[in-house]
Amino acid sequence: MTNYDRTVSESSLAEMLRSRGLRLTAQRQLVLQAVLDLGHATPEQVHTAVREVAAGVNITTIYRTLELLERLGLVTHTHLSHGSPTYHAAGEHQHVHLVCRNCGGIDEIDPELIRPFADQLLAQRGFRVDIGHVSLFGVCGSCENGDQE
Amino acid sequence: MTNYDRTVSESSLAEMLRSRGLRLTAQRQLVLQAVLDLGHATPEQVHTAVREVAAGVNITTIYRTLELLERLGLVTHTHLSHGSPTYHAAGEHQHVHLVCRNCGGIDEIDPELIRPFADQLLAQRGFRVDIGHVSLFGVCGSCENGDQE
DNA sequence: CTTCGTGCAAAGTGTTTGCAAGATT
DNA sequence: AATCTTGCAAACACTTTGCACGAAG
Repeated sequence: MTNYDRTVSESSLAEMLRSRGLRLTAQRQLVLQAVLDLGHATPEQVHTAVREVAAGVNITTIYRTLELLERLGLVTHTHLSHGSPTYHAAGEHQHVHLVCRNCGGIDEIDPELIRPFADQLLAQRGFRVDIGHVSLFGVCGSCENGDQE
Repeated sequence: MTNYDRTVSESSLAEMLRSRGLRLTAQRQLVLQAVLDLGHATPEQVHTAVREVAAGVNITTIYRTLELLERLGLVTHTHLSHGSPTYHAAGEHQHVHLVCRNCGGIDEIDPELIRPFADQLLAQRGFRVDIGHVSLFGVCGSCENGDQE
């Protein structure tokens, strides 16, 4: 999320691609950077962001690249409410998403908060929760107090 | 989930429709019953189930009816992984979904298990989790132990 | 008989695929 | 030069909309 992280991920990209005989292209760098910059973004939002820098990039490339970046372990996606999935940088800063059904806002919380519950699930049901993929729906604080937008 | 519940919901349907000047139709009864029977189902699965009884029902009607039943508070939907949402009966037996990323299986747990965590979120972040809408992704017990399918 | 609901067809989203032209190594 | 990537267009899957006919109250 900081410049430092971005540099780390950008260089990982070059290495990960090379080590698999894949190629480093401007599009791939731009898509990764867009995901890092946006924090949470749908393929379409990534597309828009990338286009601001390189107008000709096709949405197809966005989809293919997001899929690739996910295989490389650089990004992950979650399914927030309806419609398109949203992508975000993977690894370091895992987080649980809090999605407000009213205003559509997305908040994040430290995954450690859900750890006790996750551990309980593992112990009781043998189910290992993927904490980086959790999205909880509900109503955020602002909307809860008549700040209805 | 039992016959008793079904009866309750079926009669609720008639009342809720009447009280709003809407009409009770065979399609609406069939869709509701399918959701109750199936437990978790995508619009397409509901369609298939309904067709077994009434062949001519159109998928459009399934969509419209599911939306209606949701407005009436009789069913809810969740977004499990990618693709179509899945619907299930609302109210009484709320539950949290455990979705296995490996085998695709859906398990349910008592929402009380997540209550402490939900309460914590409300206290700390003012976010009120909609427990009936929670889906957690991960790996289920069977898949966790080499029962890889 | 009035108003609501359904089926059908068509239009909309969002996503994937096939293929030739273009870029990277 | 070899092969991976991209853009484009078309195909897809899922969902929504418009409208006339049919059904419920």
